[in-house]
Amino acid sequence: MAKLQKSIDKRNALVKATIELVNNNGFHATPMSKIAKMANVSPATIYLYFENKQDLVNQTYIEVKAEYTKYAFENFDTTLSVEAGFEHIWKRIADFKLKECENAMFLAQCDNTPMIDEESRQQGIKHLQPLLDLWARGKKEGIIKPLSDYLLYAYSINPLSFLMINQKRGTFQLDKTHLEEAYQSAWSSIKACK
Amino acid sequence: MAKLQKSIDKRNALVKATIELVNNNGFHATPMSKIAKMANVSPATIYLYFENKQDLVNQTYIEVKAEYTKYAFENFDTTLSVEAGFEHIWKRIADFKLKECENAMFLAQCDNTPMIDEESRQQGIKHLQPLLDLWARGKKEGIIKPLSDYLLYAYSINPLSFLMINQKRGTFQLDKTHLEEAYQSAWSSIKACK
DNA sequence: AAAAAAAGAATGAACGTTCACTTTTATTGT
DNA sequence: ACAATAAAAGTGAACGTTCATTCTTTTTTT
Repeated sequence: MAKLQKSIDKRNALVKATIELVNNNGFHATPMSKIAKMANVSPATIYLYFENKQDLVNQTYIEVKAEYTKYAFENFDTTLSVEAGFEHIWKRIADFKLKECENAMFLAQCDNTPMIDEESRQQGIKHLQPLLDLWARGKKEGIIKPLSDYLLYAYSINPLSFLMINQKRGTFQLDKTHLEEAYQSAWSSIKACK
Repeated sequence: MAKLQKSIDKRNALVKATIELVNNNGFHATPMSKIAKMANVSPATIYLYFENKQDLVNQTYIEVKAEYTKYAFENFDTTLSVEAGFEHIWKRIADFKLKECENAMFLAQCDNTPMIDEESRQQGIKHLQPLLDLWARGKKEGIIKPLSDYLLYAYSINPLSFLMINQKRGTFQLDKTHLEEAYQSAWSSIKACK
């Protein structure tokens, strides 16, 4: 029997509150007291689950990133063609960013600031391997431009973050049509020219 | 004669210190005292130039953004073809992000977090008009995909931010070759297909 | 000499964290 | 089965620190 006495619910509530508050106010403007209040918990209780504030956001980051990549690669079939495989992953990622908007926003903020320890950031990248493998195959088959993975990511995946941020700000509405257009742009930018 | 007694040098030093410290530690971890120290100024002096900390970063953001767009559109010739005009602007922007790395990093951080007042953010966007005009012309001529400006920006300009951040982190080296490749990807993603 | 600019020390508020204590849950002895 | 007891989880108030900002004094400029 698992010796997990501390309520997983409380932990989850703390992580959830952290995401929401950091999204809306940024790390520097979300005091532990507010996180505790939103999670219906005493400030002191946070320290039963996390070492300190930094540890709280680090762990939150790693967890959300894991969810993200798990979602991205679910049902991914390595026997698919490179193009079909990429479309599948891309659309899963887009899906995640739309459905789990709060989580995705949190990741975007973490990835663009010195909020997170470098170590935790490294940890978060690890699970992206299936996509890198697909790209390697695509390059070998001459279907994908022979670019560094950073370039491929910058042009095919990362733009979604920009769109999502503007979606959240209300300056842009990412509907079905836009999504298909975005996918076409993403694919255009990385597919090899004939 | 201008009634500008307060030293412009001090103000500049404060802005510069703000950029450097916020880049390396984030807004929440850069106290006014450190900004003052780096600018060789008393903490109290900051308040002769800026209302408060928020005003300091807001003004810094607006100034840097203005520099950025000024640089981007310098020598821009509206009689150029859409493709040539876009290449010119794109390369000026890339140039800025490489040469004025600190400034560009600061903008990226501001644009991806709730660090800056919404009002100041709006202020910053205003000067991007020449690029939007060029795109409008490109769409009319059938040279550029008929996408929303947000999509065009997401796929052609914004990827540079991602690359720059990774450059700063040391995980990626953006040299001459990469730059040309990046430009090709940018153009591929927004040019209309024949 | 007056006024502006700058400095450093001072202040009060806010924050992360800890402490002393209570409540809840699990274990033991009968 | 059930008190009695021990251990774990949880709490609210308090602590020490840090920070943004202001106050008082000194320096510089006109």
